[in-house]
Amino acid sequence: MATSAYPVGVDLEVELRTHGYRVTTARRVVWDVLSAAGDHLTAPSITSRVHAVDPSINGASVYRALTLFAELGLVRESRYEDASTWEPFHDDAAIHLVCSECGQVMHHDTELVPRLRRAIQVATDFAPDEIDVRVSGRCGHCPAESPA
Amino acid sequence: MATSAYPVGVDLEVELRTHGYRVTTARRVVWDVLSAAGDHLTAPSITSRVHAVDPSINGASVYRALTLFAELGLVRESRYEDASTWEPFHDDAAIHLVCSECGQVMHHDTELVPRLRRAIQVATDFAPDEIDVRVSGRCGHCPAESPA
DNA sequence: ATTCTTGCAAAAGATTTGCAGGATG
DNA sequence: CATCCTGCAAATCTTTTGCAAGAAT
Repeated sequence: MATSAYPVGVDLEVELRTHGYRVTTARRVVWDVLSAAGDHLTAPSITSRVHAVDPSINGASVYRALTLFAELGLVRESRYEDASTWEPFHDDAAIHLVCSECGQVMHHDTELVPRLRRAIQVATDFAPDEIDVRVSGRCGHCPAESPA
Repeated sequence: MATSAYPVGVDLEVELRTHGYRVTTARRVVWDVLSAAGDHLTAPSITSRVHAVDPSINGASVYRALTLFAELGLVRESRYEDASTWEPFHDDAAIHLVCSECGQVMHHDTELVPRLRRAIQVATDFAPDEIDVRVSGRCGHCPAESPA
Protein backbone atom coordinates (compact mmCIF):
# COMPACT_ATOMS: atom_id res chain seq x y z
CA MET A 1 0.00 0.00 0.00
CA ALA A 2 2.18 2.77 -1.28
CA THR A 3 1.14 6.08 0.11
CA SER A 4 2.76 8.19 -2.51
CA ALA A 5 0.03 10.16 -4.12
CA TYR A 6 2.49 12.76 -5.32
CA PRO A 7 3.16 13.15 -8.97
CA VAL A 8 6.61 14.24 -7.96
CA GLY A 9 7.75 15.31 -11.36
CA VAL A 10 10.74 17.09 -9.90
CA ASP A 11 14.26 15.85 -10.33
CA LEU A 12 15.97 16.87 -7.14
CA GLU A 13 19.46 16.44 -8.55
CA VAL A 14 18.74 18.70 -11.46
CA GLU A 15 17.15 21.30 -9.26
CA LEU A 16 20.10 21.34 -6.92
CA ARG A 17 22.77 21.39 -9.62
CA THR A 18 20.97 24.05 -11.59
CA HIS A 19 21.18 26.34 -8.63
CA GLY A 20 24.75 25.52 -7.75
CA TYR A 21 24.02 23.30 -4.79
CA ARG A 22 25.57 19.91 -4.21
CA VAL A 23 23.73 16.62 -4.27
CA THR A 24 24.20 14.94 -0.91
CA THR A 25 22.83 11.93 0.88
CA ALA A 26 21.06 14.01 3.48
CA ARG A 27 19.23 16.06 0.87
CA ARG A 28 18.27 13.01 -1.12
CA VAL A 29 16.86 11.16 1.87
CA VAL A 30 14.89 14.17 3.11
CA TRP A 31 13.45 14.60 -0.34
CA ASP A 32 12.49 10.93 -0.54
CA VAL A 33 10.72 11.15 2.78
CA LEU A 34 8.76 14.20 1.73
CA SER A 35 7.84 12.69 -1.61
CA ALA A 36 6.70 9.45 -0.05
CA ALA A 37 4.74 11.00 2.80
CA GLY A 38 2.09 12.75 0.79
CA ASP A 39 1.06 15.33 3.37
CA HIS A 40 2.24 18.09 5.61
CA LEU A 41 4.89 16.79 7.97
CA THR A 42 6.57 18.55 10.81
CA ALA A 43 10.32 18.65 10.98
CA PRO A 44 10.51 16.18 13.88
CA SER A 45 8.43 13.62 12.05
CA ILE A 46 10.51 14.12 8.94
CA THR A 47 13.62 13.65 11.01
CA SER A 48 12.44 10.38 12.48
CA ARG A 49 11.53 9.04 9.06
CA VAL A 50 14.90 10.08 7.78
CA HIS A 51 16.53 8.27 10.66
CA ALA A 52 14.61 5.13 9.81
CA VAL A 53 16.40 5.19 6.48
CA ASP A 54 19.77 6.45 7.63
CA PRO A 55 20.38 7.12 11.31
CA SER A 56 23.67 8.82 10.59
CA ILE A 57 21.94 11.88 9.15
CA ASN A 58 21.84 14.61 11.72
CA GLY A 59 18.69 16.47 12.71
CA ALA A 60 20.27 19.80 11.91
CA SER A 61 20.84 18.67 8.34
CA VAL A 62 17.16 17.90 8.00
CA TYR A 63 16.28 21.44 8.99
CA ARG A 64 18.89 22.80 6.63
CA ALA A 65 17.59 20.68 3.76
CA LEU A 66 14.02 21.78 4.39
CA THR A 67 15.01 25.42 4.43
CA LEU A 68 16.92 25.02 1.21
CA PHE A 69 14.09 23.18 -0.52
CA ALA A 70 11.71 25.92 0.49
CA GLU A 71 14.01 28.55 -1.00
CA LEU A 72 14.12 26.55 -4.21
CA GLY A 73 10.34 26.33 -4.24
CA LEU A 74 10.40 22.54 -4.04
CA VAL A 75 8.43 22.34 -0.83
CA ARG A 76 5.81 24.52 0.67
CA GLU A 77 6.14 25.56 4.24
CA SER A 78 2.79 26.11 5.86
CA ARG A 79 3.02 28.59 8.65
CA TYR A 80 -0.08 28.70 10.71
CA GLU A 81 1.19 31.58 12.80
CA ASP A 82 4.55 30.27 13.85
CA ALA A 83 4.23 26.49 13.65
CA SER A 84 5.65 24.96 10.50
CA THR A 85 4.74 21.96 8.47
CA TRP A 86 6.26 21.00 5.16
CA GLU A 87 5.17 19.22 2.04
CA PRO A 88 6.26 19.02 -1.57
CA PHE A 89 4.72 21.75 -3.63
CA HIS A 90 1.68 20.59 -5.50
CA ASP A 91 -1.28 21.86 -7.33
CA ASP A 92 -4.05 23.70 -5.57
CA ALA A 93 -6.77 21.43 -6.78
CA ALA A 94 -5.39 18.50 -4.82
CA ILE A 95 -7.03 18.39 -1.43
CA HIS A 96 -5.88 16.35 1.55
CA LEU A 97 -7.89 13.48 2.95
CA VAL A 98 -6.40 12.52 6.28
CA CYS A 99 -7.57 9.32 7.93
CA SER A 100 -7.99 9.75 11.68
CA GLU A 101 -7.60 6.01 12.21
CA CYS A 102 -4.47 5.05 10.35
CA GLY A 103 -2.97 8.44 9.53
CA GLN A 104 -2.96 7.57 5.86
CA VAL A 105 -3.17 10.63 3.64
CA MET A 106 -4.70 10.70 0.20
CA HIS A 107 -4.89 13.41 -2.37
CA HIS A 108 -8.04 14.03 -4.24
CA ASP A 109 -8.47 16.32 -7.20
CA THR A 110 -11.71 18.14 -7.59
CA GLU A 111 -12.94 20.94 -9.74
CA LEU A 112 -14.67 22.26 -6.67
CA VAL A 113 -11.43 23.91 -5.66
CA PRO A 114 -11.06 26.12 -8.72
CA ARG A 115 -14.75 26.71 -8.37
CA LEU A 116 -14.29 27.77 -4.80
CA ARG A 117 -11.64 30.19 -5.98
CA ARG A 118 -14.02 31.77 -8.45
CA ALA A 119 -16.80 31.87 -5.88
CA ILE A 120 -14.56 33.81 -3.52
CA GLN A 121 -13.59 36.23 -6.25
CA VAL A 122 -17.19 36.86 -7.09
CA ALA A 123 -18.65 37.01 -3.61
CA THR A 124 -15.94 38.88 -1.73
CA ASP A 125 -13.29 41.54 -2.21
CA PHE A 126 -10.60 39.03 -1.31
CA ALA A 127 -8.06 38.06 -3.96
CA PRO A 128 -7.27 34.38 -3.35
CA ASP A 129 -3.77 33.04 -3.78
CA GLU A 130 -3.23 29.55 -2.37
CA ILE A 131 -6.12 27.33 -1.34
CA ASP A 132 -5.44 24.65 1.21
CA VAL A 133 -8.14 22.08 1.90
CA ARG A 134 -7.77 19.44 4.57
CA VAL A 135 -10.40 16.85 5.36
CA SER A 136 -10.26 14.55 8.35
CA GLY A 137 -12.29 11.37 8.39
CA ARG A 138 -11.99 7.64 7.87
CA CYS A 139 -10.46 6.03 4.85
CA GLY A 140 -11.85 3.00 3.07
CA HIS A 141 -9.34 0.63 4.64
CA CYS A 142 -10.28 1.43 8.21
CA PRO A 143 -13.34 -0.30 9.63
CA ALA A 144 -16.24 1.81 10.79
CA GLU A 145 -16.55 2.12 14.52
CA SER A 146 -18.27 -0.93 15.87
CA PRO A 147 -20.98 -0.02 18.40
CA ALA A 148 -19.13 -0.31 21.72
CA MET B 1 -11.85 47.70 12.82
CA ALA B 2 -12.92 44.78 14.92
CA THR B 3 -11.45 41.57 13.67
CA SER B 4 -13.92 39.33 15.36
CA ALA B 5 -15.62 37.41 12.63
CA TYR B 6 -16.70 34.76 15.10
CA PRO B 7 -20.31 34.43 16.01
CA VAL B 8 -19.09 33.37 19.40
CA GLY B 9 -22.41 32.28 20.73
CA VAL B 10 -20.79 30.46 23.60
CA ASP B 11 -20.99 31.64 27.16
CA LEU B 12 -17.70 30.59 28.64
CA GLU B 13 -18.87 30.96 32.21
CA VAL B 14 -21.86 28.75 31.66
CA GLU B 15 -19.77 26.15 29.88
CA LEU B 16 -17.26 26.05 32.67
CA ARG B 17 -19.77 25.97 35.52
CA THR B 18 -21.89 23.35 33.81
CA HIS B 19 -18.95 21.04 33.79
CA GLY B 20 -17.84 21.80 37.29
CA TYR B 21 -14.88 24.01 36.42
CA ARG B 22 -14.17 27.37 37.96
CA VAL B 23 -14.32 30.69 36.21
CA THR B 24 -10.91 32.32 36.45
CA THR B 25 -9.18 35.33 35.00
CA ALA B 26 -6.73 33.26 33.04
CA ARG B 27 -9.47 31.27 31.35
CA ARG B 28 -11.47 34.36 30.56
CA VAL B 29 -8.55 36.19 28.98
CA VAL B 30 -7.47 33.20 26.91
CA TRP B 31 -11.02 32.83 25.71
CA ASP B 32 -11.22 36.52 24.79
CA VAL B 33 -8.01 36.29 22.80
CA LEU B 34 -9.24 33.27 20.88
CA SER B 35 -12.61 34.85 20.20
CA ALA B 36 -11.09 38.08 18.98
CA ALA B 37 -8.39 36.51 16.84
CA GLY B 38 -10.59 34.82 14.33
CA ASP B 39 -8.13 32.24 13.09
CA HIS B 40 -5.87 29.43 14.11
CA LEU B 41 -3.29 30.64 16.59
CA THR B 42 -0.37 28.82 18.06
CA ALA B 43 0.05 28.68 21.78
CA PRO B 44 3.01 31.11 21.81
CA SER B 45 1.07 33.71 19.88
CA ILE B 46 -1.91 33.23 22.16
CA THR B 47 0.37 33.62 25.13
CA SER B 48 1.81 36.88 23.90
CA ARG B 49 -1.65 38.29 23.23
CA VAL B 50 -2.74 37.21 26.66
CA HIS B 51 0.28 38.94 28.14
CA ALA B 52 -0.64 42.13 26.32
CA VAL B 53 -3.86 42.09 28.31
CA ASP B 54 -2.53 40.76 31.59
CA PRO B 55 1.18 40.04 31.97
CA SER B 56 0.63 38.29 35.27
CA ILE B 57 -0.96 35.29 33.59
CA ASN B 58 1.56 32.53 33.31
CA GLY B 59 2.31 30.71 30.07
CA ALA B 60 1.58 27.37 31.65
CA SER B 61 -1.94 28.54 32.44
CA VAL B 62 -2.49 29.36 28.81
CA TYR B 63 -1.61 25.83 27.82
CA ARG B 64 -3.83 24.46 30.55
CA ALA B 65 -6.74 26.63 29.48
CA LEU B 66 -6.35 25.58 25.86
CA THR B 67 -6.29 21.93 26.80
CA LEU B 68 -9.38 22.34 28.93
CA PHE B 69 -11.28 24.24 26.24
CA ALA B 70 -10.45 21.52 23.77
CA GLU B 71 -11.82 18.87 26.12
CA LEU B 72 -15.00 20.90 26.47
CA GLY B 73 -15.28 21.19 22.71
CA LEU B 74 -15.01 24.97 22.82
CA VAL B 75 -11.94 25.15 20.65
CA ARG B 76 -10.63 22.98 17.93
CA GLU B 77 -7.05 21.89 18.03
CA SER B 78 -5.64 21.31 14.58
CA ARG B 79 -2.85 18.82 14.67
CA TYR B 80 -0.93 18.74 11.48
CA GLU B 81 1.24 15.84 12.56
CA ASP B 82 2.46 17.08 15.90
CA ALA B 83 2.26 20.87 15.60
CA SER B 84 -0.81 22.42 17.13
CA THR B 85 -2.87 25.45 16.37
CA TRP B 86 -6.07 26.43 18.11
CA GLU B 87 -9.25 28.26 17.26
CA PRO B 88 -12.77 28.49 18.59
CA PHE B 89 -14.94 25.75 17.23
CA HIS B 90 -17.06 26.89 14.35
CA ASP B 91 -19.15 25.55 11.59
CA ASP B 92 -17.57 23.62 8.76
CA ALA B 93 -18.96 25.81 6.07
CA ALA B 94 -16.98 28.80 7.27
CA ILE B 95 -13.69 28.93 5.42
CA HIS B 96 -10.70 31.06 6.34
CA LEU B 97 -9.51 33.92 4.17
CA VAL B 98 -6.11 34.99 5.44
CA CYS B 99 -4.63 38.20 4.08
CA SER B 100 -0.91 37.86 3.43
CA GLU B 101 -0.46 41.61 3.71
CA CYS B 102 -2.14 42.61 6.94
CA GLY B 103 -2.75 39.24 8.56
CA GLN B 104 -6.44 39.98 8.80
CA VAL B 105 -8.59 36.87 8.80
CA MET B 106 -12.11 36.69 7.49
CA HIS B 107 -14.62 33.93 7.52
CA HIS B 108 -16.68 33.20 4.50
CA ASP B 109 -19.60 30.83 4.33
CA THR B 110 -20.15 28.95 1.16
CA GLU B 111 -22.33 26.09 0.10
CA LEU B 112 -19.35 24.77 -1.76
CA VAL B 113 -18.06 23.21 1.43
CA PRO B 114 -21.05 20.95 2.07
CA ARG B 115 -20.93 20.30 -1.63
CA LEU B 116 -17.31 19.31 -1.36
CA ARG B 117 -18.27 16.94 1.41
CA ARG B 118 -20.83 15.25 -0.77
CA ALA B 119 -18.45 15.13 -3.70
CA ILE B 120 -15.92 13.30 -1.59
CA GLN B 121 -18.51 10.85 -0.37
CA VAL B 122 -19.57 10.10 -3.88
CA ALA B 123 -16.19 10.01 -5.57
CA THR B 124 -14.10 8.23 -2.94
CA ASP B 125 -14.36 5.63 -0.20
CA PHE B 126 -13.33 8.23 2.35
CA ALA B 127 -15.84 9.22 5.04
CA PRO B 128 -15.26 12.91 5.70
CA ASP B 129 -15.50 14.34 9.19
CA GLU B 130 -14.12 17.87 9.55
CA ILE B 131 -13.35 20.04 6.54
CA ASP B 132 -10.82 22.79 6.98
CA VAL B 133 -10.35 25.30 4.18
CA ARG B 134 -7.73 28.01 4.34
CA VAL B 135 -7.18 30.55 1.59
CA SER B 136 -4.26 32.93 1.48
CA GLY B 137 -4.42 36.05 -0.62
CA ARG B 138 -5.01 39.77 -0.34
CA CYS B 139 -7.98 41.35 1.35
CA GLY B 140 -9.93 44.29 0.02
CA HIS B 141 -8.28 46.75 2.36
CA CYS B 142 -4.76 46.02 1.23
CA PRO B 143 -3.57 47.70 -1.96
CA ALA B 144 -2.54 45.54 -4.88
CA GLU B 145 1.19 45.33 -5.37
CA SER B 146 2.33 48.38 -7.21
CA PRO B 147 4.69 47.52 -10.09
CA ALA B 148 8.14 47.93 -8.51
C1' DA C 1 -13.45 25.67 54.49
C1' DT C 2 -12.63 22.85 50.61
C1' DT C 3 -10.30 21.92 46.66
C1' DC C 4 -9.62 23.62 42.03
C1' DT C 5 -6.13 26.66 39.69
C1' DT C 6 -2.42 29.19 39.36
C1' DG C 7 2.54 30.74 39.33
C1' DC C 8 7.02 29.34 39.55
C1' DA C 9 10.75 26.56 38.26
C1' DA C 10 12.62 22.65 36.30
C1' DA C 11 12.35 19.13 32.68
C1' DA C 12 11.55 17.53 28.14
C1' DG C 13 11.28 18.52 23.33
C1' DA C 14 11.93 21.48 18.95
C1' DT C 15 14.83 24.62 16.23
C1' DT C 16 19.02 27.36 15.22
C1' DT C 17 23.86 28.28 14.91
C1' DG C 18 29.29 28.04 15.15
C1' DC C 19 32.90 25.41 14.03
C1' DA C 20 36.18 21.86 12.36
C1' DG C 21 36.40 17.78 9.58
C1' DG C 22 34.60 15.18 5.49
C1' DA C 23 32.31 14.78 0.95
C1' DT C 24 31.25 16.80 -3.54
C1' DG C 25 32.19 18.73 -7.96
C1' DC D 1 41.85 20.50 -4.13
C1' DA D 2 38.69 24.29 -3.13
C1' DT D 3 34.76 24.89 -0.75
C1' DC D 4 30.18 23.36 0.22
C1' DC D 5 27.86 20.37 3.71
C1' DT D 6 27.69 17.74 7.44
C1' DG D 7 27.92 16.20 12.30
C1' DC D 8 28.47 17.59 16.78
C1' DA D 9 27.42 20.36 20.63
C1' DA D 10 25.76 24.43 22.69
C1' DA D 11 22.18 27.98 22.71
C1' DT D 12 17.49 29.23 22.23
C1' DC D 13 12.68 28.66 22.20
C1' DT D 14 8.32 25.80 22.95
C1' DT D 15 5.58 22.76 25.79
C1' DT D 16 4.76 19.87 29.93
C1' DT D 17 4.72 18.80 34.79
C1' DG D 18 5.33 18.90 40.20
C1' DC D 19 4.39 21.40 44.01
C1' DA D 20 3.06 24.88 47.41
C1' DA D 21 0.45 29.15 47.70
C1' DG D 22 -3.73 31.66 46.08
C1' DA D 23 -8.69 31.86 44.34
C1' DA D 24 -13.28 30.39 43.45
C1' DT D 25 -17.29 28.42 45.21
